[in-house]
Amino acid sequence: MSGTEQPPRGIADDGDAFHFCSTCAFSAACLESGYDKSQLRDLHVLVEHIGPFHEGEHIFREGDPFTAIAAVRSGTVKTYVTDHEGREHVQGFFLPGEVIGLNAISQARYPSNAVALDSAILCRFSFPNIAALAMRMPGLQQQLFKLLSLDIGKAALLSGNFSADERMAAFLITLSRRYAARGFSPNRFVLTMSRTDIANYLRLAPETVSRVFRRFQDEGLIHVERREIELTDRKQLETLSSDVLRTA
Amino acid sequence: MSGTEQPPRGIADDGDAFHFCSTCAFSAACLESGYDKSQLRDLHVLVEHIGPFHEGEHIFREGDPFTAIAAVRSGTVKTYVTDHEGREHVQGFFLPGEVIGLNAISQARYPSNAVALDSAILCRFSFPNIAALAMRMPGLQQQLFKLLSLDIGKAALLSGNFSADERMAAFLITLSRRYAARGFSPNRFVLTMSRTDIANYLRLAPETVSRVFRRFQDEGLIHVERREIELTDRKQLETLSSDVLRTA
DNA sequence: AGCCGCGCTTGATCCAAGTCAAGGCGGTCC
DNA sequence: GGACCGCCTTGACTTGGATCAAGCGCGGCT
Repeated sequence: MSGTEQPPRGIADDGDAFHFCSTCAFSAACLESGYDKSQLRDLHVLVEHIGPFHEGEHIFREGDPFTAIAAVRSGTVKTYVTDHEGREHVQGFFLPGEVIGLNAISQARYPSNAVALDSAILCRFSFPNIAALAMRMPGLQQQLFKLLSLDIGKAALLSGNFSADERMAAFLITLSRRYAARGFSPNRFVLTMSRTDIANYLRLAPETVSRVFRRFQDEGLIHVERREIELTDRKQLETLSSDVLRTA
Repeated sequence: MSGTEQPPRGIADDGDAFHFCSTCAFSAACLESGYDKSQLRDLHVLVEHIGPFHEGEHIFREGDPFTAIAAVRSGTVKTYVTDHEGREHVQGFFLPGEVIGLNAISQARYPSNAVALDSAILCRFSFPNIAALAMRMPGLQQQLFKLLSLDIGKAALLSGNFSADERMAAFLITLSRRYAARGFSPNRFVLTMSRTDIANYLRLAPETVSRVFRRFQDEGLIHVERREIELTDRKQLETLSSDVLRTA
């Protein structure tokens, strides 16, 4: 990770790795596996808190050698690639609790860039170490398989043949669910990404994003003001997105 | 898997699981891990050859409980979902050596349908068993992580914002590379799927697929006749697809 | 052989979303 | 405070690909 400009912070400032890492996707898996003192010591070596990265700062870049996956602890991270005409293709937005870098395993290099959209703190897990640990903790291995499998499904979502309205509704509903899962309000939240980012994620022009927002608002589905959004007709949005989200 | 109408065949008709399973993606991983007699016995329990499925026959259906992943041994498998307007969304085509079912792990159900496009034989791996075995064979665990990670990348490919030409070129080039990797001719092969399947995979109308084929042929990039295709200007196709395939 | 039917091709028209162009609205920095 | 700058919105026009509508041709079946 090229984020090494920022010295790691907060490591071992607490006796319990799980306590100060409550947002990490692995905590539950480790806990339910049952762990002994020696395993706990492994986790201290394993987990490194990095950041804060501030807006626009990169966590890793395309082509960097893959060493670690990372769970977002706070803030938002965007992953993207740029094609040789300079068009940016946004691959995903990652909220607290979500894990980046899983698609780097197969090539041992990060296939995309990861950048902070706001002030972001992450938990970094050395992949060789966590894989080794998974050899001894079935629950952790299972959790890793699940996370990887989940990402396959996520990527498949937006590859379907859907209209701008369907994709936008699906985008809002998944954001809502993901915030809700972390204890935030499902119906009022802040869009931490620009319209252009949303457009590049949904394969739309920024103008189209703007127009869909406006139409959704005129139809009473949402209320947007700058980057604050409220979902005012969740049912309708769910309906619109049902084909896109079939699985979720 | 609902393919249990077909009795498993070919199991244990040979003393060496790797020998009669040479197309399976796991053989190499197992071999390089080094294995002893007891592990070999596990593999006999683990691997089940199923099929042949004939054209149109389903290997599993959406919602079936997830029990196993499967490597295609011969033939072609298509995975797809159907939305509530009856539109079919093709998620992927799987050639010999490729593994289906990986996206089912996270929900413990298959999220899509898998159907044979021609006569197909598969190797079925009980997932609980192979995961358990992976706990003892680091190379196998690594191979599973790689396969999963690879699929994340694959799914991301076609989710980008690309033209019909770019997507078609990318489709042909990846098919070519995958056949080449299995020792088949990279420049002449048979499209085992219908134009409609290709269209549903590339998010195009069947008419558009037909027209792009024609234009590519007129421009000397390919020669198509029914389902036989020859890539006559690989360089040009590679160029067209370079943005789509950036990673591969 | 001759008929049928499906998958494919081809042409004509349409439309959703993209592109181009012109402001507006904050926020920031002098 | 005012001018600049980036992000967003809005409107007018264009376009790539979808849709609609015939035909075509091979393969299977009687």
